[in-house]
Amino acid sequence: MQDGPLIRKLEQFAPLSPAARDALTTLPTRLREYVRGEAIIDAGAIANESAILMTGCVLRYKALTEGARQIVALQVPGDFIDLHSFVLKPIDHSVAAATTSLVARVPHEALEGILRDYPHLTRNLMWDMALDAAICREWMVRMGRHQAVQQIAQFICEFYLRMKNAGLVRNNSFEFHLTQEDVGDLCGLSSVHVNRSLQTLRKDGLVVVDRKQITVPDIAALTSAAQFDPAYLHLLE
Amino acid sequence: MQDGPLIRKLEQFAPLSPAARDALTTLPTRLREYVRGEAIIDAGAIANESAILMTGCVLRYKALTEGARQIVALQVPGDFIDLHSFVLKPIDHSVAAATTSLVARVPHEALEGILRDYPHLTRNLMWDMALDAAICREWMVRMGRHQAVQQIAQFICEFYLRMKNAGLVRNNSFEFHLTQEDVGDLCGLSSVHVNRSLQTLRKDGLVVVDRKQITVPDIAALTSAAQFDPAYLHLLE
DNA sequence: CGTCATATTGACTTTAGTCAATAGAAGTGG
DNA sequence: CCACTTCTATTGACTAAAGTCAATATGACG
Repeated sequence: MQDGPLIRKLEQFAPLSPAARDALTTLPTRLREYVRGEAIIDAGAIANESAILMTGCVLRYKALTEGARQIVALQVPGDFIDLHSFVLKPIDHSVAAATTSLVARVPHEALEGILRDYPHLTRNLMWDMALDAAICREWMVRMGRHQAVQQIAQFICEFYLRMKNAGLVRNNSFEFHLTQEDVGDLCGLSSVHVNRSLQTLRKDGLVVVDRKQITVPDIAALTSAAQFDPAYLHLLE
Repeated sequence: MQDGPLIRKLEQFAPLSPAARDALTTLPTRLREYVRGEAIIDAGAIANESAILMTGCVLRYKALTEGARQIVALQVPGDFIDLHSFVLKPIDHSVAAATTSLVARVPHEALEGILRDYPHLTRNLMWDMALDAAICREWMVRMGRHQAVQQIAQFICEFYLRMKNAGLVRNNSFEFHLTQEDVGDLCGLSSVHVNRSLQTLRKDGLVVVDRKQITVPDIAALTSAAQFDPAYLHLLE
């Protein structure tokens, strides 16, 4: 597999031995591309492979009966999308592409092999799971204890840093294909309120939105306005 | 270690081999008791052991600068409190006792030994981490897309089932040492609003609160009123 | 009995949601 | 390239949910 992004991400926890790196590179994978809105994983399914996002952006969400939904995670290239589906069956949420996305799938048997042969690499995988959970916890704080403007500012800070970490920020700008409805489902807000809160951030010059592109002219200023602390992302430097 | 509750919990994923069970039973542990309010783990610490809750109830939370806090998890006996601290350093949240609690600590070196010698037991541990994350995701849905009364009803359903699973429900009743302030920090609500929402549930006869005890006369009725689906808890039967 | 924490209540404010209309953009087929 | 459809963004007017503040009650406990 051409899994550069994954290896790079896992090495944020600890460097991989050449053997472990080789094991990852030679993992059997199945590649597939999805367009915006396409379902990648359906809640309730019993997976026998786990997916890694190579390019694009995907949303993990839970749909409610009344048509509402709550987005519970967002992945950028290099992220495992559902490493947890290795042990959690059936899977508790759905996954859909937020934009054209390339997904690589690894059979669970191959992961079992890693557990057996590379205990140290196992720790890297556990770290990926733990990081996913840490982000989830931070989202809970964001939704439970922050108001709309600050919440959205924090989300943009997080996305900015994660995209930057994935090498996808140029001139303080990154691609942003989420609708205001999506952002609402992500923050537990209505799209109308997202619209008004975003206007506040734009008026203050903290965020510039143009087409499917967000520019953060001064990330330090946005971080400060959002009272955002990126420690939970466990990024290097 | 007297780790009956942990073994029972891990076997909800898959039965353990006698050898694996033995490995767990002979894990070196350090036992300690905490009283309500006492700090068990401080955010930012670099742990070299992970804690298991033997008896009692503990809260995991993130403190905000202005004195507010968001509870991000609650553990019942048999739960790992911070298995993720094995790989996530420093730890991103604090832990405190909600009531008198007995905690067993396992050195991370011992966990490394399990990874090396019992790949299958490793999967049980990953399952525990994945379940923790699944609960976290459901909490996000609860906080983001449900109103106060329903939110609190859902939380009580979850707590009821988890306590029951731990063998701590008798006559539809279980010990509940959280204050309304705690419940507010758990649901992203003010304590005043929790108070009023709880009154609604009591008025409807769905929940009876007496001293530090909650009784759910009809769990089916509460489940239905809360539109609660316990699938994410992955409980047996 | 007094103290402290917790629960409860009322009055009022703020934040966010809802509904419905309009405006803008993007995409499609001819 | 244009007409047309559709999705998304924006706005205004109004409603509802939840927060805040402050007072009072209740209960646990030394």
